[in-house]
Amino acid sequence: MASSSGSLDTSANSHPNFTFSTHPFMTTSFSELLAGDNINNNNHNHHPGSAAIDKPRGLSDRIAERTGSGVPKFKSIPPPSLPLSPPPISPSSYFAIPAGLSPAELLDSPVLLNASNILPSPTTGAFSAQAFNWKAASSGQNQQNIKEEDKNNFSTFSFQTQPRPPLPPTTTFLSSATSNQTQQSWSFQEATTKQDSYSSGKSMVKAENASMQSYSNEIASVQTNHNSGFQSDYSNNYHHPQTQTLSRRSDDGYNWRKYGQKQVKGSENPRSYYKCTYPSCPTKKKVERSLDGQITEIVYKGTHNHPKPQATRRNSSSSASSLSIPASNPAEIPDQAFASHGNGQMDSVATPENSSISMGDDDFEQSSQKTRSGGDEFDEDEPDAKRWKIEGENEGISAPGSRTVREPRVVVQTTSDIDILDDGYRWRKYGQKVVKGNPNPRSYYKCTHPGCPVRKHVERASHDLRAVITTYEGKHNHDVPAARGSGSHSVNRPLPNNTTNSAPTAIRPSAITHNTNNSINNSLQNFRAPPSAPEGQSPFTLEMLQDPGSFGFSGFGNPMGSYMNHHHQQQQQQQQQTQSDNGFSSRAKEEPRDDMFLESLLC
DNA sequence: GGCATTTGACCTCAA
DNA sequence: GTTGAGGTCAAATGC
Repeated sequence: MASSSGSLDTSANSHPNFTFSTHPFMTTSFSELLAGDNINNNNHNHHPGSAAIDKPRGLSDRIAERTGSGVPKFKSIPPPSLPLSPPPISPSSYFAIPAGLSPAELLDSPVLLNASNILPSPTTGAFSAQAFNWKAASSGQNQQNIKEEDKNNFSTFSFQTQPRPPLPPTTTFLSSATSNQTQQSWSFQEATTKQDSYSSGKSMVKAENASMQSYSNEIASVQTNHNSGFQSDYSNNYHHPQTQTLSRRSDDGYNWRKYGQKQVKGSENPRSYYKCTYPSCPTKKKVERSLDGQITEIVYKGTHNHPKPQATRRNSSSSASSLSIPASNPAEIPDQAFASHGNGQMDSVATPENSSISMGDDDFEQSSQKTRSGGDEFDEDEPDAKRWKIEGENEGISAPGSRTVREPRVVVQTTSDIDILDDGYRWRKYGQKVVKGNPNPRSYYKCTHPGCPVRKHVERASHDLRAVITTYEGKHNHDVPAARGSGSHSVNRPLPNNTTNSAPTAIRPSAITHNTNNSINNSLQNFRAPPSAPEGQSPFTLEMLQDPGSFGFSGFGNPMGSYMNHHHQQQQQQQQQTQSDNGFSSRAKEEPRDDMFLESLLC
């Protein structure tokens, strides 16, 4: 049962925030993509029966064929605008796109063959590895810096296999955003059946499927929620009847046992309760699913007191390695990308929760582990601070009967060393406070849109300065504003209300834990879609470009954009310069003043 | 037979 | 003290 014989999930786990979502829009399955690209690239496993095997065509061709459009649509999840630090090093360093070529074309181009390989096989998770390698190779002297940076950028990857009916395999790349929307990860949700068949070469054991599906479902669901209207038009075009239940092996690499289910008042979605099956491990989680099986909320409580169980799903991991994770540079691989959960264990199994939810879970738990018990309540400026409590964060395992704050509902997302993800909205910092248990100040932001009640607060995890926990509250009552210096960011922005707490399918405020090397403020300021990325030219949306969490793929859409937000050191040293160099708007420059002022008042 | 899930009942706690 | 909701238990059930 929980045996995961290795497959997709593994890979999924390997890349925490890299997600794949299947979408009718892109009807090319990832497997097919791999097949085709791999063929070009020569040695990657193809499913024997894969038609793609006979189609060594380019990605765009295939997509075009299936979609009628010539370009892959990378859609990022909304509001992503949490700032991702601009790459200190021109993205082009890693990903140079010859003039006249669109990223899409590059996908088919031999130039990108590696990139194609990098496309993480949902089953292998080789993606990041490759990318890392790739990156590492780019600059030896920067490796160290990059290393940190990789963590930030790559860890945001996660694979999301979404349970779907046996539909024709479809693939969608989603650059999910973060934020209320929380997720800034690329999503690639592929039909599970397809994945299964590819990953194992034969149909998987039902239990396994269930496991995988549930796993993906979790992530996908959460992500879906976050992206709600946004992502929905891609990945939710068809519903996936919930036929799977969360299996023992979850996305996060831990084993869970369901011990209860309850219909929560005020919600039509049943809530399931899970316990970590590891002996004496107090960790629990509750998962709320919508009627259609989509996970709408996952809340973790407690901290695992053990390393992740040896993943049987490592299959994929092995596959990943076959996709050439530079053995020589294991250090270059963001440990978080491989779900190193604080225990130093390089685990290729990422948590789904990590993904946007997955790695997060571990990190999150670790954060909680740090015991931010008690803590000053930020009452004046943050009357709702209590409501923002992240379940499990402060309370650890609550005693039976204990209650957890339900509103706003929080989903923890951990991305790796990236800066705070920019959700696309504009925020004004109105406060900052050091809460007990965490020496790192928690920044409080309000959406600057008139009348918009949305707030968020961000703080670095006490256990890891690179980890940032962002919690959103409220629902934007407006669309995502166009990025400054950019004319039409909102085009692909999430529809308003994605952060809604009330709507059943609405995106809920979420806490995002990302790793960042930069200060929170910097994070918020850094990531901006490069003005130079013309929407019309690129098949990639600006969101994608803005998606700080979108590790490598974002680079596809944005030659000079956020492909990799590297050089974190340089960034620290030359942040302003960097922003300028990358064409990022200087919105950041405006907010600091507020910050200074407010901070002076609050601190 | 073992393990996981389901589900009704019970417990705990806050309003 | 009562009530209601969330959380947990544990027997029943299924795989």
